[in-house]
Amino acid sequence: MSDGAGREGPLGADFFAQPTLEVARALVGSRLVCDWDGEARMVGRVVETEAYTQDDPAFHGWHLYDEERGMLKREGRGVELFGAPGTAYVYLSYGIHWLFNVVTEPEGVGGAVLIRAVEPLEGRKAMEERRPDRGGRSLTNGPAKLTQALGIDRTLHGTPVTAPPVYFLRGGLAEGQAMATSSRIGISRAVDRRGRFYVDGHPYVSPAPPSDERMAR
DNA sequence: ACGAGGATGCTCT
DNA sequence: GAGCATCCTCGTG
Repeated sequence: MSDGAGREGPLGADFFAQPTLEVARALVGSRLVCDWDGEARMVGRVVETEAYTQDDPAFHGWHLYDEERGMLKREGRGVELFGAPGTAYVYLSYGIHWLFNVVTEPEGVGGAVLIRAVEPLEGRKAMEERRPDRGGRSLTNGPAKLTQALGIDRTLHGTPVTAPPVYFLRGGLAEGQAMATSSRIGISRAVDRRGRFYVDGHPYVSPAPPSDERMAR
């Protein structure tokens, strides 16, 4: 993909402008860096993502999108999902939990990737301070757990995640690791759509419901 | 181990 | 008032 011939740097807007499913797949194995001012740098390996596209009833911007005309039909919650690729879309779930998405597709096309789980690589102590008494894998093995551990909340919403304080570094699967896909978790619409990507068998992947169908690849 | 239920804030799909 | 892209605690085995 396109990040400039193997150069080590944050994934840029051109990366996130790609089709949502490709971004969701390519983000698995990447490193999420949170470098808040004056705090220890935290890095997590992304081990699970989910893709949401504009033609998807489970997508937060679905009701804003006119499929016949291929364009926005009104304003409302989620318009940011049709905005600049590489922008954070953070929202409160169940009134309690912050969930972190990155806007995908070119400007004008709706899409987002939900970051569902990371494996702590650096700054574990700083994460544990935000989640006391939540050691082991439960530190970051869920979409709201990782936002709490990394300190992601509404203040990140609408800001670019292609440069500090929050950005992604390219990465891939380690030796012996395999990518898997499944239907998505925790939604009630379009439940059969296959948009979840994760590292098969990884301990920091979120606990899957019993009916989870997987399709390794 | 697994299931049920509560917490809590925002949008209306 | 219902419905959420969730997590935690407390029951039961």
